[in-house]
Amino acid sequence: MRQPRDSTAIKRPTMTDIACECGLSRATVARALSGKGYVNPERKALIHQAAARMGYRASTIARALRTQRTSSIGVLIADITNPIFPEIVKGIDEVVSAGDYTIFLCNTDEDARKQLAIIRSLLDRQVDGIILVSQTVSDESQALLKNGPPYVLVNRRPARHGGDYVGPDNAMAVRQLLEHLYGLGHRRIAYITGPAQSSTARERRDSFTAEMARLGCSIPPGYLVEGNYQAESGRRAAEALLACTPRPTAILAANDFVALEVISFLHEHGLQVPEDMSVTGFDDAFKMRFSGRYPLPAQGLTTVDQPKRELGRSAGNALLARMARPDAPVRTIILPTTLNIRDTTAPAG
Amino acid sequence: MRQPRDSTAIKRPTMTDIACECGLSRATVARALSGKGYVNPERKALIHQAAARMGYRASTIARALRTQRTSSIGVLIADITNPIFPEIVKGIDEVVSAGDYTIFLCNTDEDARKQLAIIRSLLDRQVDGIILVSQTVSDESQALLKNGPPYVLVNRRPARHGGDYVGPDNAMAVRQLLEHLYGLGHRRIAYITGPAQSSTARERRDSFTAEMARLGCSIPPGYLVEGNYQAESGRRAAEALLACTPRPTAILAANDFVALEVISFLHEHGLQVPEDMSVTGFDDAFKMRFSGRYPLPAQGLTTVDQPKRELGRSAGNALLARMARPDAPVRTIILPTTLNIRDTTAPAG
DNA sequence: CTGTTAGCGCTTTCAA
DNA sequence: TTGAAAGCGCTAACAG
Repeated sequence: MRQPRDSTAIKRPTMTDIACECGLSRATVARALSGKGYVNPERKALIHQAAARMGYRASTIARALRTQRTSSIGVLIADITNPIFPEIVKGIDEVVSAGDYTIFLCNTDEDARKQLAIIRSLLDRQVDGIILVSQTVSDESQALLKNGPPYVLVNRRPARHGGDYVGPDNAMAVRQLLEHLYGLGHRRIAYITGPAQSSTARERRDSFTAEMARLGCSIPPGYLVEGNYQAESGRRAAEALLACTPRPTAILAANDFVALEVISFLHEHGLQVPEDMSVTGFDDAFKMRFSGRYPLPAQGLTTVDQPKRELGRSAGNALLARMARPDAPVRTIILPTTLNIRDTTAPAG
Repeated sequence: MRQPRDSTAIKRPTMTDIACECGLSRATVARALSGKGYVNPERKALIHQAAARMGYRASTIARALRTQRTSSIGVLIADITNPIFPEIVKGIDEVVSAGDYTIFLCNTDEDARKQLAIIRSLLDRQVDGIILVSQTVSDESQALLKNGPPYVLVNRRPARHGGDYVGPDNAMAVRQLLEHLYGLGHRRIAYITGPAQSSTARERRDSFTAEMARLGCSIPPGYLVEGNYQAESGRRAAEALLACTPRPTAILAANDFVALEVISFLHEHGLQVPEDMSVTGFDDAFKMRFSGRYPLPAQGLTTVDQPKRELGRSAGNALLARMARPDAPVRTIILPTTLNIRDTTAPAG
């Protein structure tokens, strides 16, 4: 039995306050409020009333210190400003906040140092789990993660990653795009890849060469150009591709940003899309809440849609599952993509 | 002087572990590590070495319990999926993470119950401050907030709000739009408002009527139609506006989503934009990383840009300032908007 | 300059 | 069925 120190300050009431109020011990209050352990029904009611009346709410901090569980998770994201990420985050949020977890959201800006600092800070805060969205996990980060709470990777994953992973079916995506173009008669198809350090980019690139081979199309030198997912890299790539002979009749861009910049470049150089060149994107980043077309009705980008929201939900669920049973078998979840044929692809001239 | 309980488990080392390792008291370790208080330089070095070697990191939780400060802030957002919000969040993140705060990001989905639950949970976690982005603050939420940590409002604010606020200059935005249209010869201008519960929407609406009066334009009945910021409301509003006689020659939409849906509707009904009707948006939601135009080069929406990133930064700074000096004078920060003239406005026919 | 002590608010044995 | 007591890991006042 303890006395609260001062009664004048208007601070959050603690268990001690309630205990005093009811003339009971803190232990009894704890039992009554948590519902576990025996406590006289009348007193229990009394305690609940007092708690409600005084507006008592348990301190998450104190509980966390005691139980070593914080009911919080960390989410690492490259850049919240890139429209595909908020969708994923939303999916994660939907499932984890239903499980009463709160999210620490952190931007890494594709910066390994920041990534490391953020993981440290998350561990210092003792998050119960971590989700890394499209992160290239550095060795240092990896090392930290190993001794930390469960984590799941979304989109990207290191070469031989043994843990939980959720990602889109990149091979399927590339196949959908290529079959569409092949069906339109395209044979000279170029590909602007993502950065080599992105596993997703590598997977797509490999799928591209494999699928082209399967379709019996050769890939002339210069048709594979490396970009970095930034719009600006599309401009350089497009320039290089226009210089190729023979010139490609279709260009697959690493993502929608790059695709749009390619289209801009082509326009500036007197080429019409899709008449003179077919161009496709990746992600369906701009769709947002619109169903069929892009913001402006004029023209829509042919692209392949990743199930972004679902990626987030799956990741959230995978993490919850892992936190519940740390030694359950590893899960790898690959979700199907869907092709959206719009206005930037046409039969090969 | 204390003994650590068990030494086999590979857990995070605590101060006690370091103290034992160095044969010193925890207090000394604490002083050495925190840098405050005197401690023998040699021992200090020793302690730092041990800490580094053992990979010691202070527990944020324990510190928070002791100091009652968590170095975390809560950010409430309506829907992270709406492209204007990530920009704001990014701005907040930039400044607060530089100040070593971590962000709890929470979606409220414009739902008052969720808003309340989230604020409760944030208070339970003892965040040091809260930023509410575009929230209609319910009375219950308001009451909670009053006894909580400092908070700042962004975009929306309740009728008579006495606290810190950061928002765009809505009057300026409307003026820019109207002067542009007026200059093009438009006189019959309609306005699709945002929902009445949004203070931002109300401010814009009031500015609209005021400005129209100033320009000497009357607002025929039916020219002011209430929407709710959702694309779909643009459809209904457009339908209503087409039925007006005389028909307006220009439509101001509450935001870009609504504007696009209006344009879609007009197209479907055989009207060309901007030839037959000028349409403007609000927010420049789609700009993202592109400078001049919308995703596709075909056509860009004439709209007024809110300084989203800057709104976030200002809010972050205002919160930091408030946390540092809780009784500094209240700050109201209004940031200028900029008009982006693109392809959906033209001289009145 | 260093150690002892108390305590943040909660959970959880262990006795009574 | 209840209370006493210990302790999560840290900070800070105080004594030495």
